[in-house]
Amino acid sequence: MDVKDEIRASGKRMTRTRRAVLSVLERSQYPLSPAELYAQLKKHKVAIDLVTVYRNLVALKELGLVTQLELHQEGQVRYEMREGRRHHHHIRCKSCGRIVDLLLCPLKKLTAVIEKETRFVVGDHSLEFSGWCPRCQ
Amino acid sequence: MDVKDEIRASGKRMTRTRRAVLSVLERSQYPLSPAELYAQLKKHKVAIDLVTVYRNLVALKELGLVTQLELHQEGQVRYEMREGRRHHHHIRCKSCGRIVDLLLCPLKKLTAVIEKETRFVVGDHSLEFSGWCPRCQ
DNA sequence: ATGGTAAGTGCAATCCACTTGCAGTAACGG
DNA sequence: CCGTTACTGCAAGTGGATTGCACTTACCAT
Repeated sequence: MDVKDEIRASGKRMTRTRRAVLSVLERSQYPLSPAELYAQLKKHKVAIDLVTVYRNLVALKELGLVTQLELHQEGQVRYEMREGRRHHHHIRCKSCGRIVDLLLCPLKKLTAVIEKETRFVVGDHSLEFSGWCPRCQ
Repeated sequence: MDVKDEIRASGKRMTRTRRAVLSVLERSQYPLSPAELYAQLKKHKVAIDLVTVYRNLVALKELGLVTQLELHQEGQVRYEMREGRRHHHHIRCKSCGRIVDLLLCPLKKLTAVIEKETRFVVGDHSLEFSGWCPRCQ
């Protein structure tokens, strides 16, 4: 089942703008904010409204095709394709803003400890590092 | 050196409103958003403007007396007293919004691994869990 | 192939957390 | 008690994100 079928299966439609949004996200090496995505689309001469970018991102998130992240001190949200990639976290440079994937997640075991300690049922977690990238050190 | 001296030492002043803000933060069992803090102050009949709450929080953060946190999906910032408390993280209930401290931080060791993997110099990290609290399960 | 219907779109307006400008107030060292 | 300057309140402004609404378009049933 490809992306189009997946979208269709949920009652949503594969439109010109949705295709464009997906295409930019697929090409990006790092998670994009709605504004950055919008800028990319402009650059590729795609006629689209910023509101439509927002609404498509919400729809794709609902479908589970993209993941939303909120990095600290950014005051904006970012999205990346989910697409078979495994669960991961990010590190962000405090100087240039560069965002890099971390491939590890050490928190599986910790969840059990936390559930015992707090009596919460743990759903999600978010983990994020910040620091200085090689170029900015 | 008490709080007042600490404030004074940095060239700042201990004002009526600042005292009130500190007092509410000290009494709170969980980190407060500016709006919540403002509401508490109103309840205690403290005449203060929301802008002044914001500005005091910034000042207290600069002084290192309070810590700012951004929990996910909240769209607002929270503050808690720093006051000798050791580094910790939080878990938030997806249903009622309750926020509880986690006393552990498993990330000391991980930092070295990440620095090696990414060549970043790691500064801060943020870790947050969400789930369902005992009452909401 | 085509027409109906409901999802999607663009534009304008709005929301909401937070910030800034500015004139007046008050903390506090001298 | 005075002068400096941090602080405050009020109003207005920012910026990211959302909403209302009329128009458009994808796509399935016929």
